[in-house]
Amino acid sequence: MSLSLAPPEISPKRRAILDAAAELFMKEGFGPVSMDAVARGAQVSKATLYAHFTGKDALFQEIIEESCQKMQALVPQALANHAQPLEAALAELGAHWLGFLLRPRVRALHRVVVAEGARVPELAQAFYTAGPVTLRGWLLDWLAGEAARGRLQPDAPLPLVAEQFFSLLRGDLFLRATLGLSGPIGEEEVRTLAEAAARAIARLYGAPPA
Amino acid sequence: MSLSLAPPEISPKRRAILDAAAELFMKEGFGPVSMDAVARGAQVSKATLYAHFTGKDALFQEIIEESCQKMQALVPQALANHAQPLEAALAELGAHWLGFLLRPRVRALHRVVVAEGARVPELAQAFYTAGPVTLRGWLLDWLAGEAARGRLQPDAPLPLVAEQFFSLLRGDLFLRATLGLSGPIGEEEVRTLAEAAARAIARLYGAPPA
DNA sequence: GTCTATAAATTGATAGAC
DNA sequence: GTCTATCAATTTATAGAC
Repeated sequence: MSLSLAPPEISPKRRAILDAAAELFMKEGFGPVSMDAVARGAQVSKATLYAHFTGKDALFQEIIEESCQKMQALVPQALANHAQPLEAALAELGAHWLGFLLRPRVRALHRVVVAEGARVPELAQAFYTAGPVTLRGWLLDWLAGEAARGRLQPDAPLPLVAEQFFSLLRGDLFLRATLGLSGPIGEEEVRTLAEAAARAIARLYGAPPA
Repeated sequence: MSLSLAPPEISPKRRAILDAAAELFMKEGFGPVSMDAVARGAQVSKATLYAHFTGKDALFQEIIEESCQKMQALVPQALANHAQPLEAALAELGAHWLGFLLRPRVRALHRVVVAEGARVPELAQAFYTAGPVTLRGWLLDWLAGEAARGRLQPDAPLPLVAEQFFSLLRGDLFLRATLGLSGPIGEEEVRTLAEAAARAIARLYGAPPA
């Protein structure tokens, strides 16, 4: 009697289809990928493909939803290090999250959702909720804790502070990465950007040094 | 003997094709648009279409490049209002630019470039140069003027200041709009966001009130 | 350059046997 | 569920006449 949250009983063929399709969609986008290619990649016949999914759209939607779930699971929730000063803690947290956001897989997911979001709005909504909304929620909780502890004395609403931190964190690098213009991203580049964002937030809203 | 910079002598049919294709690509993305649909929209035969463009990709590329040029022309360069205090000037400038960035056409252009950028890198590069790089360059010049005038005393490199202002300006709204999740965007929403960004930059790097 | 008509390939999707 | 074989529609692209 397992209470496991892992999705139970998923057929191997279905799993192979989902994996192969995910790889193709992330790599080439939605349009250029044919059902033939998916079947070939999953080493499955097209009939089997259509036995599991009603069509290309349904397959795509399940891929995105599954990826969103994985995305949420990938970001460790508990990163609060209250031993550090506010700025250092923000910088560490920010570097970790930014590093995640810049992963090629996450950028690829973002790209295909942006591309097909206009056609399938509920898909864009699912991505936005699983991604930015969730992250901002966690940050908001953490900031509220810092404020309660007196290390943050914002004269602006906490949601605005959280949004500004994320905006600063993304910076220009996020834009470039989404466009596919950034090569491999160095860890120090990420850390530098996160530190700049943390410094700005700390100076804007941090408690004055006693 | 005109020295006009306007592109000279473009055939009416070619113009019609470019306009019809631009509208279709912005509305539906690259993949779903067929050459048949373009020909129909431009009220031109497919043979004519292929007489002007070697294929769908070439047509698309010319559309994007032309749109990038229009984009640059659309943003007035001279907005510097030195009569206002730094924060007010930044807010006004920011509201104007953000309003431009959030235009449905500009978001649509961004979307298709993101979608096809991985397939055609020079396209993403052209967009990035015509858009973010150009805007940041203008802001940098303006900030340098403010610094020379003593109204800005940044303890960070000016390029970082410019990047942070743009990041704050985009905020979450830009992300939502790119995903197609924002409905019609109110002018006051834009102004509020721009004011918050301007306030942050002014407090971080502005000269202390004498 | 421009058209009508069509070629040639690929697509998403299914029928029927096992 | 799974396969082989195939359909019907659509796609990009071109021949040939004007």
